[in-house]
Amino acid sequence: MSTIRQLAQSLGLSITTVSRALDDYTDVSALTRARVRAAAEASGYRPNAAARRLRRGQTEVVTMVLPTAHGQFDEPLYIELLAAMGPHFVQAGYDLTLLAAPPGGEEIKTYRRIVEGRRADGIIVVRARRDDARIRYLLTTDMPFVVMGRSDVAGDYSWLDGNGQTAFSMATDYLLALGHRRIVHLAAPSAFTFATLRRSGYEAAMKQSGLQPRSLECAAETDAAYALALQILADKHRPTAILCATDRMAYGVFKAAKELGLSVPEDLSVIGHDNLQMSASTNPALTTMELPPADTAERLALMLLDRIKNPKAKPVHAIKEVRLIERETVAPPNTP
Amino acid sequence: MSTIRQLAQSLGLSITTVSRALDDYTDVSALTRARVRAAAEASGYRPNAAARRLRRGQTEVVTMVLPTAHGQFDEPLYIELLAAMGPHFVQAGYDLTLLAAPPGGEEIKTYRRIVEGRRADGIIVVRARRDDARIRYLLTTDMPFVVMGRSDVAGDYSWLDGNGQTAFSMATDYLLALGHRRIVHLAAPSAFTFATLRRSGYEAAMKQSGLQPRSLECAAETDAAYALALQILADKHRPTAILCATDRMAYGVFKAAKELGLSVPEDLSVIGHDNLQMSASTNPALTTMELPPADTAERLALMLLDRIKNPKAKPVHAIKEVRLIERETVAPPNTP
DNA sequence: TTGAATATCCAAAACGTTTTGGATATTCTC
DNA sequence: GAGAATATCCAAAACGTTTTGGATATTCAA
Repeated sequence: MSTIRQLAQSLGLSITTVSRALDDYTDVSALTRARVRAAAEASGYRPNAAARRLRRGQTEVVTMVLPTAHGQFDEPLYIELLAAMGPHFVQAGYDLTLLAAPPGGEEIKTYRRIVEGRRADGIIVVRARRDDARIRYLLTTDMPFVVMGRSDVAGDYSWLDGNGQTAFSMATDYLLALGHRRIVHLAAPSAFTFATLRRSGYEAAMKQSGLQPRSLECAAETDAAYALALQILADKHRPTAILCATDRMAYGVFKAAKELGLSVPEDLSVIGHDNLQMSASTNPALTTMELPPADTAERLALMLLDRIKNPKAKPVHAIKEVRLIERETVAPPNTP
Repeated sequence: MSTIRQLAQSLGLSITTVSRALDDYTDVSALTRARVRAAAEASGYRPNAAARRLRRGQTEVVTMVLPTAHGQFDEPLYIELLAAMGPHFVQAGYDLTLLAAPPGGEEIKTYRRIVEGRRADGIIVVRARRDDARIRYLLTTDMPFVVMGRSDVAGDYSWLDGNGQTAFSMATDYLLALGHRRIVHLAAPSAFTFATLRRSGYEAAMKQSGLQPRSLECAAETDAAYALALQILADKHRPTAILCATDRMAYGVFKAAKELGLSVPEDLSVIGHDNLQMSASTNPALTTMELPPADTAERLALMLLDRIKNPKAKPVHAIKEVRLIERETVAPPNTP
């Protein structure tokens, strides 16, 4: 509980000088700077964050808010992203904080709280929707933000996204080249932009080869995919390959296949997307796609830092290529 | 960008009255209270967080700091805990923020930053070590905190832990009852309290049955466990069951078994601990143990909130029983 | 009708910084 | 040696709240 006033008093200096010494102004002699530094270190002085924020008008905090469903963060992907971004922000002197959005449609309230209460200098919006209320709201404010993923919301803001469309085209081509014909796409809800893009990539590739695409939409989580896959795979005309919009959906397909006595990849090829940490350790190891995470995180962090520093600068958009990670869940089809 | 001053001016009231109206003092008439409320709502006014914190001397923030190794949070377990605690804190008016500790031994600096800069009202310490520098440090401050797990550090502080000792005794007995004799325990580094407790539970049960315990220590992560399991399982006298200190270690054992052509559970039984979300979807689904998460999170959140409100109250300690989740990775031994 | 109780409001202080706008002493330039 | 430049310091204002300690008007009790 030491304040700058006490520190100044103990040194026989004014608080102005102490403050400036600590902040490397040229204004204070090398000698006193050293004295101040030493005393601050010794007494464990650190500026009160609230006071500094109030005076400076900035919080040194950036926030990412994650939707929690049934008490869990349902997107490990974004947790991994968060962790990867962390170091870039601490290096720039920012705390990266994560906020759990209360369940229900209350998400926007959390955003208001941050913006109106000036609780952060910048926000990372994840899991963009085609019509995204959060983006619409943020555009009406002066809060800097970047979004991971694309949205149909009009207006100029910075975003970064993977090229899901060509990624899913290529993944489809990959399966086609192995001889698959009955390829089903398990799509995520079309409210999410990424879902639409991935789906259209798949469908374009199918049509290109003169095949009828078959996209089935379900919630982007393991259980929903499991239930749906159970139905699809029970059919005698079941697909020989399932292209899943996300890894978590692929896990559900695994479970369904196993329950029906089908083995992967002999009876069924599976491809996911995200390359969650877990996907390397599933049995069999999941063939999937990913945005190189280290690079993505750095890019996103830098984009936000730039928005904060130069709010007037033109927002930037980036589309990164997705890479295919070949593991063990793809093989040529068994039945001709 | 609306301040209380502007709001007061637009209403022809003093800022005192506006502040008190918003805070439900009996001091202000029902009529003006309503007027103030309406105007605040309409203009989107919300108290500036920094100013409020400065004046009130509290931050309305609680923090959990997670170690990041190679840009990832290496403990999904604590992420799940965090998510489960979230709602309890928002309900009490607190932001729950997560801080990534910079890699290296700099963890303690992150704690100093929080404490000395008054960046939080309370801290959740996870992954307790037997000799835990963070706990030792926090005890020298007046920062309220609770720890998840136990520590040998002397002093009185609140903690909550699972009963790892009896849990691992029981798991061992379970394997013994099925006929297993060559049971190996993959222990986490003994610097962690939980590792020691689980190990001693296992060893006690083995000795009780007149068997020689065999505990092998390795890093509590998939890759390390994989490498170690590869060695153990290559032996002709390989174990028929491996009891892992954590689920993530169990995943490594899966991988090693698969690589050696051993099938689980026919050739090898595996048990983990933590019941990570993923463990329900592995193939085969992992038999594991868990602390009921919803209950644990609530308990921990309440413990911290209580420390914050009544710093003078006596700290509390809780040991919760662990429950075994039987899934598909345990069977009687194949070789007699 | 008067003094006390109550209801309703407000001015000013305080929280701990950072920054503005000098003040003073020292050194330099000629 | 005088004026200008430079080096070093500081008092006071400001950031936007909440809270303290009244002030004023109204109602109540007798």
